[in-house]
Amino acid sequence: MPVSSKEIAAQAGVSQATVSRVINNQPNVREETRRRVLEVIDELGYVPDATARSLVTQRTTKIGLVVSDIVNPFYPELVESVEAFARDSGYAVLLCNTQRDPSIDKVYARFLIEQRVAGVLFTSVTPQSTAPLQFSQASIPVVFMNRYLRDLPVPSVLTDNVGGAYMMTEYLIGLGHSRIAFIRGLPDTTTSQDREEGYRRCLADHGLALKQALLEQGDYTREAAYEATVRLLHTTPSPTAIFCANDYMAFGALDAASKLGFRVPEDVSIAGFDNIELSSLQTIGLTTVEQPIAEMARRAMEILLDLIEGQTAVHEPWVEVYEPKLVVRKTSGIVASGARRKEVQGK
Amino acid sequence: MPVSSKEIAAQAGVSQATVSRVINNQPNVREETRRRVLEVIDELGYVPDATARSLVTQRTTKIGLVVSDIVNPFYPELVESVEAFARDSGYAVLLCNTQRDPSIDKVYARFLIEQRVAGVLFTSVTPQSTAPLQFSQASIPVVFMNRYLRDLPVPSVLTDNVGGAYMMTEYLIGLGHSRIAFIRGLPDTTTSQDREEGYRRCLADHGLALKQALLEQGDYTREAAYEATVRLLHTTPSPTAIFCANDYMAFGALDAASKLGFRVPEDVSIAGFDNIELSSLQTIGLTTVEQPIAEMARRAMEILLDLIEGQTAVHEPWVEVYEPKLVVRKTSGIVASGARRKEVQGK
DNA sequence: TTGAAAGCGCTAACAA
DNA sequence: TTGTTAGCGCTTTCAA
Repeated sequence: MPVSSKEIAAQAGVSQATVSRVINNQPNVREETRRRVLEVIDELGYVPDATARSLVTQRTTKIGLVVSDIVNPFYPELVESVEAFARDSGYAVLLCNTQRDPSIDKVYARFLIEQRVAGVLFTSVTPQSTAPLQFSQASIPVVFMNRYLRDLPVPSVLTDNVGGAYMMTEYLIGLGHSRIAFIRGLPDTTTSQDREEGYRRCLADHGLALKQALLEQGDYTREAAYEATVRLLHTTPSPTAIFCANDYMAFGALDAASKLGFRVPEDVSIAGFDNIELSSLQTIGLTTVEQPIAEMARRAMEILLDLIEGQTAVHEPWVEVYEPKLVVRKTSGIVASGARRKEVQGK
Repeated sequence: MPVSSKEIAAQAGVSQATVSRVINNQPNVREETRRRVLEVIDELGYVPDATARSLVTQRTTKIGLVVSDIVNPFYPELVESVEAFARDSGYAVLLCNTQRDPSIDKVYARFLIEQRVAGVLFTSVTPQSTAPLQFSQASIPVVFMNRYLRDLPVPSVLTDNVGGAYMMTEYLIGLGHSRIAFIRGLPDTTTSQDREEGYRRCLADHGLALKQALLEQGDYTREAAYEATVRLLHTTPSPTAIFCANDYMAFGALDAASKLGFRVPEDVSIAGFDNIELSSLQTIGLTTVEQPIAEMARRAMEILLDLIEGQTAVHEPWVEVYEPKLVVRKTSGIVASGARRKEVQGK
């Protein structure tokens, strides 16, 4: 049972109000009194109860951070940045990992509202999610980052996903690829949709037909991309390049290519999106589209704190877009002139 | 401003106590009354305030999870497991990422105590940390996992780090290696110390001298291991095998070897510890020592919840040790008979 | 500069 | 089965 401010007051021979003034660094406390109170606080190891404080002030110093899959290395980078900013601003982070399951999403929304969090940062919102609505009903500020909801006026921090994917596709076409596959992320996510859009638009602009057989469904996980890549590399003619909607899936694609005996990039080029830290490993060397993850996370938190502290009632513009950047490494190359190894082996 | 139970009571024509009974699913409420109350709750979108509840019940449903570096892929795996278990048990997780900085540790300890968390799971405790003491003063249950503090009677969930490192070292010796380097993790961490101990003991048991030049200091990060590996590979004679205190550092070692033109495993074998998920990638294929991360995390949470819910006053035994397992992949091999490439190039 | 008193939203006796 | 009452630990008027 921890000591309370009442006991501190008694010990120091002052009122609770004075103790409160001292711990909140308010003026109008005699220096001698302040000293005595601090002494007793130190002696008894008193730590104020945030719970009780919140009840009266009607504000908390917790924010919710909702991510869809903490094991996908994209998220830890983002979490680190959010966390550091939150900590520096005096907020703690309640981490909510939905594991890509909308029902868990609902559980967490309820939980965060019960906790009366000061605000929520959604990094992986889906249209099925009712959470953003629940928060706005509870008048808890919400910011989206990474993904967003079309037509929902929630401040969002994004990358130009269409542009980034276009850039990558154009680069691959420039290398001579014409059979470029695309592995989607979770359907219904704007990141997947927008990146696919960039891919499609670029193919069209270059007079290349979109082949349904080269469009595979993934879910942002390595495993799904592994399976999708196996399917793709078994089609005839198989793609000479595979563009994955995120880096983590590209890792799975690399794995599959390697398992099936395809050399990268000689037999097949593989590209991702995000430029997570591990993509730069020499042994991986993934060609990808970079988004400034840490910077975007920081900015999203900044907006959220503005909203919380009432600097801004309505944040205009709703959407802040960061520019993606093409990062070429060793998983991409020109189309080989000869037949692919697989075909050579097969016949 | 959210609605309160008082308003629900007024609307439903009952007392606040009855509303409380309904939301806590207590018996002794007439079915008809319960229905009416639930109706009003639904209508007004009432969500109880956990802050107020905690104040009177004197217990919260938040636990603190302290990790040292969320970007190290070891931690997300652990976090996922802890989180899932916590959620299923009705607890939310306050994530505290100390970024390997003891001063941040202190900030978080204070914060978690203010929040009156129900318990704390430390995954990366260091002897400098005063946090565990602070929590025990505040009578908040604490469990260690991964690392522990010697002679501090705190329940700890660990791998047999000495044994695991011994196993790996013996395996490398069996391949014919005699110049085996070891890259330490952060000094003062039991994981680093115990793994080094296993390495030393095995060398001694096999009559191999410990060479100081082959002992490098790391800090569990890729970057530090990269630098350490560069130094190691520049010594003469350079090691034929490098054993890193964790997988994440092994990634850095692989990078350095590759940059310096050393082939793995022909010129130098590289091994890690943890068997994080990414180590199994075909392009990495790291030889390592596996610890059952998710299982250990689950167990640690289980112990913590036992402690919180008072099932167990004192948890005996203090330490639960899991068995590590040798995982051989492609970064390790027999010592090449000829000179290493580097030497060939050099002369 | 300080203290007394009220009250944040809830739960838990106890009484009815 | 339900309501009344007190109080969790703090902050915040208001008065002294």
